[in-house]
Amino acid sequence: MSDRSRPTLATVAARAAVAPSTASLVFAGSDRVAPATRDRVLAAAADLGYAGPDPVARSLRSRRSGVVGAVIGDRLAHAFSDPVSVQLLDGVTEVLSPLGVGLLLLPGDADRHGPTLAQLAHVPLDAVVYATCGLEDDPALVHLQRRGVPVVAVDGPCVDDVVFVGIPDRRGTAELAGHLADLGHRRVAVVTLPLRLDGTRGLVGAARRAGTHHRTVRERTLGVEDTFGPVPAWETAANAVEEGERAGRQLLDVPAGGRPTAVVAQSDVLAAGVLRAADSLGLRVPEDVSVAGFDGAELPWLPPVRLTTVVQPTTEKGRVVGRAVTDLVAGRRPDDVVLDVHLSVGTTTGPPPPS
Amino acid sequence: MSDRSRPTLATVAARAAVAPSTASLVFAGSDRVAPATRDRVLAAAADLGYAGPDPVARSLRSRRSGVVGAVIGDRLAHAFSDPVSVQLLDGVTEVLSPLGVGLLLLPGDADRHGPTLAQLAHVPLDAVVYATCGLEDDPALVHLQRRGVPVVAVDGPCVDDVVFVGIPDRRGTAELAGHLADLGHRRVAVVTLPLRLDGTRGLVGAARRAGTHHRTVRERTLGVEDTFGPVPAWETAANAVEEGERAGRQLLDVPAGGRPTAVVAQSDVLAAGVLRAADSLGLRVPEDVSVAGFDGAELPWLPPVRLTTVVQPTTEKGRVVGRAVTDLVAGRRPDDVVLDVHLSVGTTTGPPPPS
DNA sequence: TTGAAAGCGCTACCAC
DNA sequence: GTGGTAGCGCTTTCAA
Repeated sequence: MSDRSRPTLATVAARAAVAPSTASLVFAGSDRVAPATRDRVLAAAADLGYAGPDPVARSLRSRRSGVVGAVIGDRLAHAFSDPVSVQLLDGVTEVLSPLGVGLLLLPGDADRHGPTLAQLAHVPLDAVVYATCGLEDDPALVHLQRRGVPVVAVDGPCVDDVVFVGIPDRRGTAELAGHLADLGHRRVAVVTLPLRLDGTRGLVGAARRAGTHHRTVRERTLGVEDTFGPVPAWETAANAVEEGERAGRQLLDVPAGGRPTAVVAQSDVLAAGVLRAADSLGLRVPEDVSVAGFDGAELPWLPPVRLTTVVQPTTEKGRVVGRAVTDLVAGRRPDDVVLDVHLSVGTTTGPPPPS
Repeated sequence: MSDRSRPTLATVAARAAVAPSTASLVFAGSDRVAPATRDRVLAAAADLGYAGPDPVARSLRSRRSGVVGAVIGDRLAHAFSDPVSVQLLDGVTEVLSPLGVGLLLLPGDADRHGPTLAQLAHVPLDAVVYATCGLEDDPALVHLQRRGVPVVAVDGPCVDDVVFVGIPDRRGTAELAGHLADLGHRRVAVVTLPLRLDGTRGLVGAARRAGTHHRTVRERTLGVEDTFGPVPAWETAANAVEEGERAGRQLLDVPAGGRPTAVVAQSDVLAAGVLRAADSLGLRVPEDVSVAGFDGAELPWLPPVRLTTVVQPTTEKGRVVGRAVTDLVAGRRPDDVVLDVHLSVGTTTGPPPPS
């Protein structure tokens, strides 16, 4: 196969006997080109096997690369075991793909949570979405702002010049807490998402709590405390079923007198783990203990149980993010958006056991 | 904030009183620059808030964008509900991220399976990975080859000038079939992955079978038939738990005499669905029916059951793909790779029930 | 409706 | 070690 250098717009233009600028108009889909000329150019392109203008060269002029970064604060295998992250990105791509804009994954790794500068610096980016894990002191964020790359943050971090898209975490959790209180619960425990990404697990003390990196965790804890006052919070090292199970076992494997009558997990995935823990300890849900989650994730392997949870419109959130990105790239500055949530009562919460 | 146009290399060079080429060397990390000069340039950059060379401009010269596309033959929410896809990409990013190369998601949508040309044409790509769903007649593939973008295909499609990374699907399944035969099974049914992405479900007839798009499905079916001869195959519309459950119910909800004594699902996710179906029909596994899968996916919600399955090194496969991409981008042409698989006997297979 | 020319910001090459 | 210079392939005025 002859590996001659690929044809360029200039080659095509020459062959069609038009100026490069005219050929450019043809590929831009301009309607101010005579149909005959257009066909001639297209024919020349076909002859030469020209696949259209080089995206890189085009980007250099147009100042737009068609690439939007998605910061994933962990290894993919971790982050995407959470259906919520996936649904979010699904919503984002649903909006951006038809516009010819692609999502570039910027995962962290086991140690560094968030992309390294090496990952960011060499890649063309029209905008960046902090999809999970918005840290408020991320060095990558500084780099992006300096480069003038607009940023959308999902559920945080809340920083100047970053568009925020989120939900009323606190109000949602408060609603859930109210439901539990109405049922008669008084002894409630919380299983939290990671307060910061350092692999810590266990009961959250005041010092640890003060160092909470994630807005989401903070708000979802406060929502419970708005009703119940200070409650024990057990931190997990990751948003994963195993972690929830581990936490659940710690909280539930105690004599009935000291055991919480309800466990509020800060995600459905964690709640699924707590359900497993209850099961393995021989505790019935909700007769012996109530369990609730957050997200309204579709976990196809969870039925026949229906988890009581706070439903957030995750895919729609992704679409909103997609639209915000579109605006940003077009030079508009979109408003922050706070979407709504609602309580969904399932089969995993009920009155506390008689004491 | 003064929104003056951002500084360029030229600006920085001027301020440091060096030539642009010298400044360029500094940012390239060259060691043939006098330390003093280097510091001067860096200082100038810091003063001006220069975030480093523009990736797009750099790409135009270096003919490298740092972006590798990942073709996902479905919506993200679908494709990534399969942990195998995620693990694969995880392996890919593990290799590429440290090199400053990012993965760009190129999902399809409900109708079009695979990215549209609009998605491909505007985005800079150093290479593309067909991560799932390699169709052999994909128009996008033609576009890429014309553009000179090298392609790596995972488990297919097998096409000229495309590097193939896969596993011995047929041999792996044959080994599994052998295990079942040894246990005494004679009546076996297969639950297949989609033969093509058109939403079809049900028993696979000869015509349908002839139109199989996916190498994987073909091979994994043949592997079973190598031992058992023609067996009933039930096609699912997607690789999802619900689909497996649906298929399982169809195959198992018959009188014991006509019921298969073993069901081989072509993925662990499907097998999990079959297990659910058996459970809901009151069938014990493996006493009443044996169930096996494929992949060796870690499904954290599956225990305490351990699925009998064919384990493939998914993350390693991703790493191999990452290395192949690295080679390709560097102008080398890597060899095709076929990784190994092995049978893992769990608790879901046993002797058939006495007839 | 088409063409000419000027860069986008950078790096590769060659000279010093 | 450093500087000059010529493009990478395209789009975008502006003029014809």
